Amino acid sequence: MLTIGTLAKKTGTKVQTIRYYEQIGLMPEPGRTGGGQRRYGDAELDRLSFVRHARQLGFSLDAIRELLDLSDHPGKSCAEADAIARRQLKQVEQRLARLEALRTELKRMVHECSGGQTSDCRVLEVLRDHSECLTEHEQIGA
Amino acid sequence: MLTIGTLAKKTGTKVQTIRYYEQIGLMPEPGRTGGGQRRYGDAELDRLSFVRHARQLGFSLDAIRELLDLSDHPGKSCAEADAIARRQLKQVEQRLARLEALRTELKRMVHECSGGQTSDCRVLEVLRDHSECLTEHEQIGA
DNA sequence: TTTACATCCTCTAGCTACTGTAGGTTCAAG
DNA sequence: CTTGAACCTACAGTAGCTAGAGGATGTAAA
Repeated sequence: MLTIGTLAKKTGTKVQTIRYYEQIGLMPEPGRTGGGQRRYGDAELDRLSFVRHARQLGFSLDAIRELLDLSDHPGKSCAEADAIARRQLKQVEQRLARLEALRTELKRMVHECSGGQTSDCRVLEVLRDHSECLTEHEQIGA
Repeated sequence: MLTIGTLAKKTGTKVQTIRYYEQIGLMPEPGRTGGGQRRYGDAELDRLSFVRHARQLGFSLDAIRELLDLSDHPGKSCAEADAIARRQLKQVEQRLARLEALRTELKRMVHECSGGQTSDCRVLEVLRDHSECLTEHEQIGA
């Protein structure tokens, strides 16, 4: 039986985050000691590991909820899980494209800074000037 | 003189976002009509364009605040603006590296899915198995 | 057994950067 | 003068946590 702190360490999660996952129903309510402290078993460790791994891969908590649901029902079609992963891949690729464009522009800004006064600073100038923008009025995808 | 709606359109910003920027002190309080509606001039248009452009480049509002401050004081050294841009570039490059690793793993997941039942779904399996993880317990950088 | 102290508990608020809604007012065109 | 789009304030909500207050519990050493 693991305390919440041990579970946190084993999965690289903060204690508060585990309680938060419980609160939003992503983790089940665990058993408690007489004094009311949470105690976890291997099933919870596995589930939390799954969640954290998926988070590292950029899946949203909603997507993870779907994936956990699929994984809880082994008879269901694999196609759904595949679709979720594909959606995720697509998003990742879109972000990559954006970030690459940003890198190019930032590099240009940095390399053209000559180190004088801000009045002739290229960094500020570039930000003031929209004409070389990637795409006008595009949303930032963080 | 521009209404807030016109300013919004010209800069690709939502009206509420402009009011929000005013609230947090990123945009100045503009003049008002007798009836209390905001009216903007070219200075505000420039400032908001600057802010939006910087946001598109991934600068945080705090970083933008610093940049605006530098740009308001043309005597200051350009080095600070350059440092902010360099910090930003570094972050972008870190995110790129992470996302590329994610793309690799997601591609592997997706391509190995054979379309059977979830019980032998590679997507779920990969998420269950941490052994091939990029780096253990790494934070996700959104 | 007592005491120390790390860890646990709940609850609430805060973070970033917005976005949306409700309920009401103002402005410009026809 | 009327219509209706656009404006106003104020507040709540989003994701995904994170931090803090103030107090209870668990464990190990003295």
